[in-house]
Amino acid sequence: MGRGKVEMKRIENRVSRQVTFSKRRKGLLKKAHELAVLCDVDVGVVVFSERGKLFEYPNPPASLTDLIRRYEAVTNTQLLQETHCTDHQQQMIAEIGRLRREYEQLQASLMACTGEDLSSLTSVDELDELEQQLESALSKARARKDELLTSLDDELQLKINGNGRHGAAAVGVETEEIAEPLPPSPSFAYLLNVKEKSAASTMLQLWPQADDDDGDVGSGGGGGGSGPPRGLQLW
Amino acid sequence: MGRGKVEMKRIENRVSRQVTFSKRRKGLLKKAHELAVLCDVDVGVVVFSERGKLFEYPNPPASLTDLIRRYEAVTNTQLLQETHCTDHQQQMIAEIGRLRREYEQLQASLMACTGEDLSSLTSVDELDELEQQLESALSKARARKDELLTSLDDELQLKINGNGRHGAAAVGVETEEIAEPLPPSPSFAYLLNVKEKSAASTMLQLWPQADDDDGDVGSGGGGGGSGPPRGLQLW
DNA sequence: AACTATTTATAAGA
DNA sequence: TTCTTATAAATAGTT
Repeated sequence: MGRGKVEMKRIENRVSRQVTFSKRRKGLLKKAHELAVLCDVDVGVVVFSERGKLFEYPNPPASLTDLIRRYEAVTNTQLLQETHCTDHQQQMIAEIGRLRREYEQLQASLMACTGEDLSSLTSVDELDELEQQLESALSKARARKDELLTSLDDELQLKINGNGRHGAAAVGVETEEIAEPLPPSPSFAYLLNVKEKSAASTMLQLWPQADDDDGDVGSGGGGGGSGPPRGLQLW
Repeated sequence: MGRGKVEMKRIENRVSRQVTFSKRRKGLLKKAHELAVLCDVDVGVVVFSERGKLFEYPNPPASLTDLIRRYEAVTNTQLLQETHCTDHQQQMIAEIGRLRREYEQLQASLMACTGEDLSSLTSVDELDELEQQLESALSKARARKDELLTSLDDELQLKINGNGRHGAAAVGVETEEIAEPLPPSPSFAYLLNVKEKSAASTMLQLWPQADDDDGDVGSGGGGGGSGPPRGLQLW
């Protein structure tokens, strides 16, 4: 990035090298900071100049030390080399190992649950189990969403149409916890510009499924009369 | 550098954050390498992802350890042999604490993903996000299941009916990873006594959803005729 | 994962 | 060093 391409090899001119070092070091530390902030992760950078001067991120380096310890813990660089560990230390090492194993196991579950990595499931039965679990979770999530939406609907209906549907259903739902995944009655959620993909597993969806969110759809959609029936629900 | 300026704060959208992390991490490590080569200096970078995965420069990390020692020497953070043991203990205590925190966080994610505890989700949008995630996971799980089932089907069909469907679909699926959640073709899974609830999110389900599993459904039509519909609604 | 419109970083010059 | 400017690179949003 500059007036010309630069070859990826040591800059021979001492002055240029020094200037480039100064500029790029600054750039690197800035990038490190941006990565840490934007992505909410831990980043550590150390740079030793030719003359041995130290530059680092984070600065002040309070947590760089911690980061290094963490690095060492992760890579077992030291830790296990100690031959004169106390019992207590042995215990802690065991505890760390145990926690790591459990963490990884949990992570695998989550990966499966998320569908990110199904490689651990090889039999149809396992996949069936996962599928049922996901369906159950989906029902629960939808039930809870419907809980929220129903109350919003009721408020809205009071404003739009005083003699419309009764609020009975809403009250019924509200009194329960997430109890049964009852097929929720169609809601007016779309009037609120809320994404509503579907409400029950037995619902037939007649419009294409949107893949992403965000963005005010704003206009037209808010009009109460605009929406023709969009689905058929059998329950 | 991109289609728009970016605010220097944590990216809230999980997917964007992940993508940005991947891109910028790569960029940072590249910059570190360039600085090291062009200016002939020592550079070390460590990055811990949100899930605790370590990325580092240099890679392989042979000399990163040396660099850290050098850092410690300069800052005299450690290095006193007498306190070594204590430091290690502190290190381990810190690591155990960190692992416990991360474990709990992961556990919370899993609870939400499983629907066991939705109390942490209070807004419709959060629930929508979860719903989408679950739907996606379900599609993937079903796609994979179908992959397995299709091959079983083909074997079976060869035995039952030599001139039946061609194996084309099976071959097509097998060549891909879990690619797209294509609506799988109807399978003969029930002949194998395998539960088959549904196959794609766009499929209309005509029988009631069982809430628990286990037990061979086995017999007759695979439950096709069991529960009567409980309502019909157009909206 | 690939594609671009833009924003950033920076090489060279003053 | 610092500022300026032309240009190379990185990358945000999109597909």
